[in-house]
Amino acid sequence: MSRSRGLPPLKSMQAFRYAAEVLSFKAAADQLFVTQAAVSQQIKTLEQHLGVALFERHTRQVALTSEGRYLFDYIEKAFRLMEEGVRGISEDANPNTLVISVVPSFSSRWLVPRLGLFQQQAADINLRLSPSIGLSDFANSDLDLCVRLGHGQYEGLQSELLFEEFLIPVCHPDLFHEKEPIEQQLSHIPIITDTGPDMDHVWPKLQTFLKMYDMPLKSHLHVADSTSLVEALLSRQGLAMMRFSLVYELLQKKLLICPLPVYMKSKYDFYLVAPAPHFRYDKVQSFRRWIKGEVKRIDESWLTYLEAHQSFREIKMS
Amino acid sequence: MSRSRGLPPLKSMQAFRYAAEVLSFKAAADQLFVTQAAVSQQIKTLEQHLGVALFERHTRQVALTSEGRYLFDYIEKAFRLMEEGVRGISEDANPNTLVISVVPSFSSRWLVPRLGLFQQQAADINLRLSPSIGLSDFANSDLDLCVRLGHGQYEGLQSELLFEEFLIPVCHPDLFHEKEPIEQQLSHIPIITDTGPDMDHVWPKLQTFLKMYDMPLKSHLHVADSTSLVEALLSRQGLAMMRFSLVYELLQKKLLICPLPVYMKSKYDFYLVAPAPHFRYDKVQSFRRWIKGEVKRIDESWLTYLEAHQSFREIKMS
DNA sequence: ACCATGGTTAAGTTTTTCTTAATCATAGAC
DNA sequence: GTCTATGATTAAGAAAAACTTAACCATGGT
Repeated sequence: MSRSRGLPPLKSMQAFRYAAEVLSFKAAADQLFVTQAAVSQQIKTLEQHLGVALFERHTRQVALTSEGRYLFDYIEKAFRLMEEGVRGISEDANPNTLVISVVPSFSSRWLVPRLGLFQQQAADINLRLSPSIGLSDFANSDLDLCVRLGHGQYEGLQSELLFEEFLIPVCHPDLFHEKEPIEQQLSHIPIITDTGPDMDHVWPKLQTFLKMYDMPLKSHLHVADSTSLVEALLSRQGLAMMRFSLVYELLQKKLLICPLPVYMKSKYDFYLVAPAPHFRYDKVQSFRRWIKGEVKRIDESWLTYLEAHQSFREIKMS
Repeated sequence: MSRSRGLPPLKSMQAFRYAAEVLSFKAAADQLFVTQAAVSQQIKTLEQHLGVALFERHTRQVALTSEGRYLFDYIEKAFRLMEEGVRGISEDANPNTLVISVVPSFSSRWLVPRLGLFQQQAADINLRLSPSIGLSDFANSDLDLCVRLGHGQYEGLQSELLFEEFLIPVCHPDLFHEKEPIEQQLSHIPIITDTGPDMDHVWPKLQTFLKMYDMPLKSHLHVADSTSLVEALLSRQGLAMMRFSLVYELLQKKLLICPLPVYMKSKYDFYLVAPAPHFRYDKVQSFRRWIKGEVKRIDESWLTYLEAHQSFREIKMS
């Protein structure tokens, strides 16, 4: 009747974790800031506790046995979990540096231009924009907060809606002549797309819709990212489906127009995302307060826009 | 620039794990076989390392702070992983006791009757049949091996196909008179079902098939498990879709017949399942060798059966 | 043939962790 | 309201675990 909770010495498992990772006791010892002898002993202890050899000792190098490989899977995951949990919760080591990761398009076209305002009201905070990490891993970096486009569900993380995103077709005002009917002009205007996350779903929907009105859309231009897309739009390259948040100011200034009476709800919205405890950091709180205030203007602008274009129809995604 | 791999003392996290689980330093201390003072000190150490309070100290009891709750999620999972890994790999503590968990129907109707044979050829092994656990958790029990009906994919476990399972309609020979056409007799015979894992998919398929031949199936009898189902069949209660493995001997002895010229591949097959290292235990090896030999006869019997009924058609599940 | 490298082992030292014992605070019994 | 029993805290010293040092072994590469 073996005790269900009798783990080997934890330190021996830690030594194992490092040693198995680099397949060298010496290298592991260096990482742990101890001598090889210490690692050697810990591994031995662990093997004795388990009654199983974890490493094959060859001369001047070690290899994992199949049992070792099996165990490593678990131990490695376990330590990663601990690291993640600890990092999430630890006292803010740099209370004056706020590291945020922001999806690039939103960052350059919306956030950066406004950042001056934030710096003014929080002069003591040193802001660092981290390039958007694939899986925003809070575990292995100093990252404090993410602005992400998504559904707001992130495993182990807390998230808060920033604003709902809408998509509208926009182009340069010169591309359309008010006198002629839209249908005829459309076929002359290239579509511009980028590799955004929900663009795949959007264009088919829009095209189906336009077909109902017998509006053809033909030629195509594809650019790398939303930032280039905006540039392309401003230089009269064609028509694109854009996030409202990225173009609402350009619409206000009449630098762009919306030639088609339609809009869509984006499949994804913008969220603030971080491990729950990060939301308690002063620096995060003050950023959150600031950006929520700024972002409110996007919502307001959207309502104004809808009111001004009451005939516009929503194309449902579902 | 915080080091990415600077965990707090591991023992302090272990103490936290126990303390957070029972919300009492004293109870945690008892489980860890140390004094309260030790736990108190460890928790304090951890909190100092993190710079964050993990417990709210009330008089005579403690509660987790929100940070504590957050951390506990991770720490708890991490320790469970370690336990699972360690248990999977540990030297076999009871090399003479083989604990296997078997799906009940297969156990009582197939395995148990044959177990005598295994005991003979492995007299030193003390066999224990464990009632089929929901999630066959090797982490928290002495379980050595599972016989499971499934797809053969189990997270973190190794599995080996025992045999492919087929489903055939069977009933007592008395229920059908050879002279009359089957179609007419069918409507008088109750269908018997149990709550097996793929029965839901099976009957609709079969009924669709039978409709093509204009064979109606009407009345219904539902029993708790496959064992009762076999009893019901033998006592002429009706017709059922059965796993071939459970009835092939009864077919051979003409105690049951297959009145309809159809069969289906089961959605699930039988697998041996265990953490990879368990397959190296002598006792497991010898059981595996034995059952593979026994099971071969099911496969052979199936081939014989197919040959003897070449007109039978397979109903595809896809 | 011979370093240099990386792993092992034993002995002794350092560090961590635990116990003991005294102290505190208060919920619950009376 | 007082008393007591419970559970948490703290300091000091004891016990246990972990580490270092140093001598030793095996062998791949020069």
